[in-house]
Amino acid sequence: MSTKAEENYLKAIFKLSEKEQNSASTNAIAEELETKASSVSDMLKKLSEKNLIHYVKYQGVSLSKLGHSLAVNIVRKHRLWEVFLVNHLHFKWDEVHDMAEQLEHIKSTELVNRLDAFLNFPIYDPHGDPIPNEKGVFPKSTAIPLNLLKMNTRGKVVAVEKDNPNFLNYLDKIHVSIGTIIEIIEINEFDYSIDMNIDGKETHISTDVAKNILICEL
Amino acid sequence: MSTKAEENYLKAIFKLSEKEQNSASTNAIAEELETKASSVSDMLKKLSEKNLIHYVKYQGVSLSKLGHSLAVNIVRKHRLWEVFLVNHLHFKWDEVHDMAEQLEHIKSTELVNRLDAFLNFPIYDPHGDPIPNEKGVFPKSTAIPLNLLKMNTRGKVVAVEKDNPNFLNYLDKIHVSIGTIIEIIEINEFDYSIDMNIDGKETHISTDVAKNILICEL
DNA sequence: AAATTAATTTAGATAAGTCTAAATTATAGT
DNA sequence: ACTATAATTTAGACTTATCTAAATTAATTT
Repeated sequence: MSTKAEENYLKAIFKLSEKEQNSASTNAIAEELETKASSVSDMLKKLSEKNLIHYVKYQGVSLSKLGHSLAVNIVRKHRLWEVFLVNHLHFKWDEVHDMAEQLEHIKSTELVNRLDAFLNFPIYDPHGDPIPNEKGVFPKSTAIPLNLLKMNTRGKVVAVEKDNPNFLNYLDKIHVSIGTIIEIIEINEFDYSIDMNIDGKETHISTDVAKNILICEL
Repeated sequence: MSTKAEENYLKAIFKLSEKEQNSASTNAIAEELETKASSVSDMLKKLSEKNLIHYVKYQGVSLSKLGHSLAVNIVRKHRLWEVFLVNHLHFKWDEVHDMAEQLEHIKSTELVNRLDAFLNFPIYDPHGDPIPNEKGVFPKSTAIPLNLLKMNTRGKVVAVEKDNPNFLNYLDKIHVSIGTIIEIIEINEFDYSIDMNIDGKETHISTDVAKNILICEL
């Protein structure tokens, strides 16, 4: 049985492994979990003894097959609970993170699978992040960041890559949500900021914001 | 903020205080929580320092106003989640206890209240136990144990007082569930066992079983 | 009321997870 | 290749919650 702390480490390593070259550094994990590097070292030793990670001192870590499947399962639970909170309890997408962080640690395979069925087997959570199925397989997605879309093309928002409340509020303000259709009018060469058409209204955003909005080209 | 362990102690003290003379003994708490009396002593000291209980060494404990309201809130969460699990995820009433034990510790007032609304403000859980409202008030109930019902009277099952899976399975077998109408045919004087009519079928049960079935007389 | 038994508490130990400060190893700059 | 810096690990301490064994207090019996 894995503890809450172990699960949070696995989740952090999973998240960091996606971005980096499939391995995570001690410091990066410490920052992700808002803890100290020394605590991370201790835990890495423990996870390694449990065969959940591949760990060689002084050289980052990667998830073992077992660790990976546990991490994917936590992600699955987190995202399914988020769907429940938003679709059935009517929370806003920027309010659900803390609750989902708690709910993801509830232990019961049957519960997760029944929740999945109750929600009609969703493949994206309210932030547009993909939800792995019971076997841990993520849905295929062809989404790209908004800043890579070319001029005069249209796309549909399928996900956002930050769940920071300020960011989500900003998106609400400019009427961007999952499903919104965006048309690129112009990409400004000097700062790569973007003029675009949202619901017939011309809107201007920075590249930094655009990078965090995932689009399926139409 | 209360920890999971503290919450479990408060819940145990609450449960025992209902039965006994509004206070619980160290040993009783230890048995309820399947732990050792010495551990209980330690925790009582801690809960007392936090003003959650009234505690005088060697003389049982009772909940303070604050402790009581926390305990009631845990009970509320436990029972609401049970309703969700049975009514929406289609678990059987004897399968939900362990999951509810975990879910009851999720911290978010808003979540509980929205869950309550989502479930249509139920006042009994799947075992027929009353669910306190947001203010901690329990619904009034005039239920009595089945063994106190007189001969030739009828009653409706509103609750059962054990959530032991074996017991619940037995009830399923004799077709007793919440809402079942029972008619007492005869009370056998030598062992106080009961002959009764359930759905037109004559059934015989022991007093020990009858004690754990709560009835509203009709 | 004294003695035995039962209940409760204290003392000291243990395990998980964290921390600070010090030591070690790796990396980068010259 | 050597040194300075950055990253990582170790050592030792702390907290929470638990345990066993011993000590203390309360309750019961005679």
